[in-house]
Amino acid sequence: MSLSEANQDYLKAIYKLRAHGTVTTQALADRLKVAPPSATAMIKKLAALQLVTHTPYYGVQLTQTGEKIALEIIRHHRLVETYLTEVLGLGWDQAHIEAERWEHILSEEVEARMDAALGSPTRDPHGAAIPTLNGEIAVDDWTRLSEVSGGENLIVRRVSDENAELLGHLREIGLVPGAHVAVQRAVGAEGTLHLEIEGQAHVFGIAPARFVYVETLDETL
Amino acid sequence: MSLSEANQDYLKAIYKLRAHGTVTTQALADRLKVAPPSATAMIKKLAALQLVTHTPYYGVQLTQTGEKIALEIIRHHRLVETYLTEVLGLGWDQAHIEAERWEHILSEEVEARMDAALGSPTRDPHGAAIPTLNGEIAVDDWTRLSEVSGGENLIVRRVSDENAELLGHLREIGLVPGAHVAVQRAVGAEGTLHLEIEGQAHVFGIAPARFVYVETLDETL
DNA sequence: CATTGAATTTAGTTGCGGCTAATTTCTTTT
DNA sequence: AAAAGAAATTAGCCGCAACTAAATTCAATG
Repeated sequence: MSLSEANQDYLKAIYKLRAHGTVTTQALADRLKVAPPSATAMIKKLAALQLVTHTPYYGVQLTQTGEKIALEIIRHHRLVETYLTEVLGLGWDQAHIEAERWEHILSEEVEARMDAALGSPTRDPHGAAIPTLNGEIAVDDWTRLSEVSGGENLIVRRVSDENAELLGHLREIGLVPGAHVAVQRAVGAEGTLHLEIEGQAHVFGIAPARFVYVETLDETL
Repeated sequence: MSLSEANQDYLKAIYKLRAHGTVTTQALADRLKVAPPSATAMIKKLAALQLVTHTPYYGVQLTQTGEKIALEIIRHHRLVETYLTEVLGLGWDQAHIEAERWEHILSEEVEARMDAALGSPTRDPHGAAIPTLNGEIAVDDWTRLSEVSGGENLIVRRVSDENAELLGHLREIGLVPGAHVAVQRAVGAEGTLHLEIEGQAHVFGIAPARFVYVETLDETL
């Protein structure tokens, strides 16, 4: 029994939205750019397959099986993304778009070959953890750049890959995993962040800063 | 306007069946393993898109546009097949199965990267010509091994890749592009072919021999 | 506590690409 | 030339995954 692409997309979306346990129909519909009734219908199908539990008018939650499948898809996505950038030299944003399609058709065999060719990477190019074959995934406790109150010693650890356009911009200004950042002036009334990226001064919107995760070395000292 | 996978599959099938100009509904249905009415319905859609011309109760034929698209898909298929075997080390049969899925989702960008990584190959691992970006394809005038009346100096040029199981077997016994073959005794009553592959004697069924193309060096002398 | 409003679900439709059963058309045979 | 048989098409249906419009349910507010 194999799942349709739509099924897989929903599971992945639920996984990514599961921050506080339960995912609303609306959030799901928004993320997948479908109308709410479409999400309701799919939720019922996934519930029938025991991949999610659904409490009507409340929300949906992945079962163990559902989460495992979601992690498989995310593993595919991130491995492909890594492969496309590292081996075929695609840009970040391009790689993300491609991976959205590839993740559904990747066989175990090719997955294994790509994994081997890359030396079993644990992070994709944006710094996101790649789940293992067994469905384990590293938990990061990094801070969103938008929530840093100020500090000199930050290292970019991850840039969320949901938005291709944003992704391209971030790469351009050097906001990539490993980059050193210092916040000079925190969020002001205008919603801007004054920061220094590898020595270069930048003014940065608060919105995109929500998708950049940093490790705050100050605190760990 | 982009074509669905089903559309693409039909165009490819029509291209491969177009040997004598026109393709019957039945042949198409058989090849795609669908019922004849399904083929009829799709033919109508493709005709409406001006990708084929349809003469009811007679057959279907690709238009120039249709053929060009078919060749694009075949290019994708053969490039991917080559990439999977040469770069990722997959077996022939496995690569073919994968390529059936990949051909539909390959972007121009990745196509170009794979092509470059392989040095713009003109043949896939089975010896089939890879169409160019412009939709040109080499025409081969090789002979089917099943139609060779006898001869000492044959070189395998191509092994048709339609059947994964057969493909695996052919590779095992060394019947691969470049192999030297000599036919010792042509098709007998039992429908067998006695031949020598790189010095090794083999008895070979007539059926699989239809999918092996050889260059007859005897004649060219 | 009743009402309002937003989120969710139900009801009913659509397009796609399959299917079976029935009909039509062409070809071949008598 | 008529009849039989095979191939193709039409008619009508199904599952999937989307949609809009209408109902329902929950929560929040007066």
